[in-house]
Amino acid sequence: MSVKFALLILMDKEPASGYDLAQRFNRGIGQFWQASHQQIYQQLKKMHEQGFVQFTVQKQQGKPDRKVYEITAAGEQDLNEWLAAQEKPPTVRDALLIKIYAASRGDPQRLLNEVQRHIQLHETQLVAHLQEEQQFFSANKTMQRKLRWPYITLRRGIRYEQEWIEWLKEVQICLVDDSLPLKPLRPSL
Amino acid sequence: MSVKFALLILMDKEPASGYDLAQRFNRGIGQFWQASHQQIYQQLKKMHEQGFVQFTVQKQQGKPDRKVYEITAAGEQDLNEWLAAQEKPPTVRDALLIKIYAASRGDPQRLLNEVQRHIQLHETQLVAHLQEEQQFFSANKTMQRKLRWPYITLRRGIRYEQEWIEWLKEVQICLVDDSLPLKPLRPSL
DNA sequence: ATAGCCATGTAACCAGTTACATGATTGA
DNA sequence: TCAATCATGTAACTGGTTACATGGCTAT
Repeated sequence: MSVKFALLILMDKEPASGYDLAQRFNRGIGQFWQASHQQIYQQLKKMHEQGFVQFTVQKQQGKPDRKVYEITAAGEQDLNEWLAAQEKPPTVRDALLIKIYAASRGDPQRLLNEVQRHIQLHETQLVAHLQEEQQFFSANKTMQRKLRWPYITLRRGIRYEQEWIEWLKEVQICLVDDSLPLKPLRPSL
Repeated sequence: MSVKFALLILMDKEPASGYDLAQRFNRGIGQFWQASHQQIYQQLKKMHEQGFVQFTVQKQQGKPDRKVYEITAAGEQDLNEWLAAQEKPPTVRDALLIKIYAASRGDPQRLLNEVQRHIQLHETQLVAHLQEEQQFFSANKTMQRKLRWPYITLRRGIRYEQEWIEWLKEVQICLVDDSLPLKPLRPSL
């Protein structure tokens, strides 16, 4: 559902083709919502049928034509309604957690490898986020207004990765030392 | 896909009816994978057709019959293969993040309300997790072996909620004070 | 009375994934 | 010559949600 509104937000900032929108999904919004180009084209088609977007065809030589989409008045209204609506926290679905939950079954060594692999994946992502963070600060000493909220959501991404790594390292330790005692995160009642 | 394996894990511990399994999904595994009773019944039916589970009917007076499912040898094998397979980190899809990303559009006050509502939701969840944590420690001073991994995954849930609250409070502050300067999470290169 | 628990399911729908398809240009 | 980028899409499938359906027992 939200792909629709993510697209409307992106093209509201600046009219764009499906291809452009797919690119922009990778940076910024891609951190907390991903969409394949197929899904984007499907969604754009649907929104066009429903009158939320319109497009103009730009001819190019040597390359396929671009359909440059922009939001319509109806689209704006729909977007504003969505922005005003309440959201429920997303449902988490994480297969690795199931495997760790059931760690007493199966081969601990294999799970350890998998956990270490995930630590690396999250560390790579963390580094990428931290590099992106620098770009928000590098240009000028004061951040531009319009970059403020994209940056704040990036901070969430950074913390998210850090928290994953911290916990996965704990899991790693527990897999190595089977009998290490754990203290409750909240020590007293 | 993983609902299937979550069900196999649960019934491997102890044979159970669809109803029981739906209950158990709420505690423990429900924290990182949820399934409605409808989905569970559908999945059980499918797995029975494919020979991964079998059931015996228990008649009850006054209540509908229970189908008590247990895992078959084929099911065990399938489960072991899945446990050995690699997983990719789950794709995050969070509509609230999109709204915060686009916070410069729309009404800041309304977004502030929504952010505060989410802080409360996460705080409620955090308290629930912390209460559950106590149950792991209350009974005996040393934790039982079989509860070790379920507890470790609970720790992840606790940290997850804490991290959310921390970040959402930052967002709250930024919504109130539009020009508060933010320091990078990684200060130096 | 009414709500909640016990216990089962089917049908329709929707969002998102995977596979398939085309075709020119540019750089290694 | 091979891979990558630009640029568009369709079709089939799958996992999960929502709506609908039944019906007795128990506690307030």
